[in-house]
Amino acid sequence: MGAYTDLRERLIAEYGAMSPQLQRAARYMLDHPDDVALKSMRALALSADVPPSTIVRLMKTIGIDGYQEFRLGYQNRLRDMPASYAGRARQLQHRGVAGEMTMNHGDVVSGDENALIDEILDQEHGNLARSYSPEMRAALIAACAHIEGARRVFVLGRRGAFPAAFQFAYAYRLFGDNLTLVDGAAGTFGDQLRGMGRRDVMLAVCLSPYTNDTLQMVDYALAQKSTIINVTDSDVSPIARHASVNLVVSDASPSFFQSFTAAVSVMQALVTLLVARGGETALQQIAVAEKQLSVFDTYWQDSGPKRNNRS
Amino acid sequence: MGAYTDLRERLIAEYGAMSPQLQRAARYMLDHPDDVALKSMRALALSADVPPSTIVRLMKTIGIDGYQEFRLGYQNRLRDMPASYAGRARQLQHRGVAGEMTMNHGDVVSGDENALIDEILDQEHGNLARSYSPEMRAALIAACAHIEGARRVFVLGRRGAFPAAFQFAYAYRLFGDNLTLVDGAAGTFGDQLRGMGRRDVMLAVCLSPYTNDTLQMVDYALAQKSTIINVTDSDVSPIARHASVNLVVSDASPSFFQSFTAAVSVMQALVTLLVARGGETALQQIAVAEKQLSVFDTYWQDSGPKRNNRS
DNA sequence: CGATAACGGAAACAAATGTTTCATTTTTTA
DNA sequence: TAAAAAATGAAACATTTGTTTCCGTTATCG
Repeated sequence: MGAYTDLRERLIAEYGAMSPQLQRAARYMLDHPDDVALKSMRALALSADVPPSTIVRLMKTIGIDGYQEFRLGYQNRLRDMPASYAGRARQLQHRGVAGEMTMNHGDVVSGDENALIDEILDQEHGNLARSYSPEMRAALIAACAHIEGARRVFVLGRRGAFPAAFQFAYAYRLFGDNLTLVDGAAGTFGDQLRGMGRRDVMLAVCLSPYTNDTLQMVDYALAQKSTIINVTDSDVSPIARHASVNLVVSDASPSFFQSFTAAVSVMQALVTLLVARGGETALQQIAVAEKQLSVFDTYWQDSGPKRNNRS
Repeated sequence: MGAYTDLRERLIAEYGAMSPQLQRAARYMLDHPDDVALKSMRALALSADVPPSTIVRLMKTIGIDGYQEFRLGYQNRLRDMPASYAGRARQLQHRGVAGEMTMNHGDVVSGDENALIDEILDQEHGNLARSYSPEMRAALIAACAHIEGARRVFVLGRRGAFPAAFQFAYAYRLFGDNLTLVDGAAGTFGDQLRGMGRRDVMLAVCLSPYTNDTLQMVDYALAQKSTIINVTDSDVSPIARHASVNLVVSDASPSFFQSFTAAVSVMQALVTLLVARGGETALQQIAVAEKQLSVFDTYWQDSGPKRNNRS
């Protein structure tokens, strides 16, 4: 209930039976959904050239309790999260809370647990959506340009951020040979950063709480006049100040662990973009890498199903 | 004047010189631009956890006359360029392909690139949605039960799957001391698996293409009669055959790298569930871990901005 | 340390918003 | 045509909103 699509359909369904003034209001809303989401009711009435009371009456004729509820549906359309996902999640949630859901294998998912999973899923969708905003797209492209022009690329992520850094390093190495993953194995931080310079790029992943050693290493990179590309959770995170590009990802989560899902996704997207921009050359290099892996017998080969010689 | 980008940059520029509460407000606005556009000032203040007066003060420090003017800039941003929302994205996509979109900092996102990002985002949403199906929820609960009853937990993920495994290991260790991350550093696979037995659980992440060494290690665990929990991409993947629980995640992607986003998300969800089920005990152990980390001075502490004693 | 300036939050305030009421006009129907 | 019903807009209402004021608290410096 309250989903944008539903509200819109109600307006259309009732439209024929409406009085002229109601039609005028309804029509304006159908034609200017953004206005509904952003303006006040009175301002909307003014734009639609009807008195405020008409809008209240319109709400009643389509069976909505108040304008606030109506507007909420329109706002969700503009918001982070696709209303369709949110709406469905809520439904499930309530269904779950009421009783219990019995699942396939006899395992029972309690209402509480189901609600928690819904909330996780909800937040993850939001994290993704927020992390691919228009600003982020521009930033991603800018990041690509820097990486393409780099002599060496250093990737850095500590503690919880390590998976995102590793992810990028792993995929990047399939087509590029100028990457260093700064993991500091056996205390080799200094060694891994040695020789860093003006033409190098450091790609640092650092979400709150910010790890001190990441900050230190970024400072070092900065001192070497390297370019900093920063995956973080805010434009004003301590690390973001001096970066050339900030990739701001969202890490909301119902627990107190932050979620690195969006960070991982964005790192993957970065690789995908790099390959797409790299064109044929990148593809050939990947082919070489794959061939090499098959020489090492890295991956499992499906030998095909054994013939079914049934008795 | 009053353009979104300008407002945002003012917030960032002044951020360093702001008082703690102002920073909190500014940061929330930077991190949640949609809220600025859609909520009332008081509602925004509530979300940002500051009193309303702080927001007025923030307006003054960045040289804006009133909140209304400020919000208008944010609303305009939603008007002409909204939403990661699938339906809307398509429209933009086609508009984008036709010409080019100019973004904030002068970076230009080509139509092709924008379309590719849209596709990535689309697929990632789908990956998440599919990976939290009802069946998966039951499987997640079953996995929790096994892990809770385990003597030791071994986590395994090779190559691209390593981030997901590491992610789980990192978070789990904050409250559990019976986990081994099987990373085989310096060829120590055998050593890490030694002593595995009937009461142990192996949590293996293995998506196509399936790495042979993962399969081998799962075979070994199976021979030791350990319980297998398997994060994979299909109910009939080679590894799924003998597992007690299969967590089937979706890994669709527009490039030929598979996406590990959903796998990472599910691993995080698993931890969240374990903590939720663990109740007070788990929380206390996490508190201990946090205290220990602060002893090591692991995380950056906001020393607070220097007070503004400007001449 | 004490003095001083910056900070922060509660309360007060006027302006606006969403809603209701009511009298007037218009349309329908007998 | 007259009566009843529906539609309409102005005004009144309580609530919420943006903003200001005030005063206790906290940090900084001489």
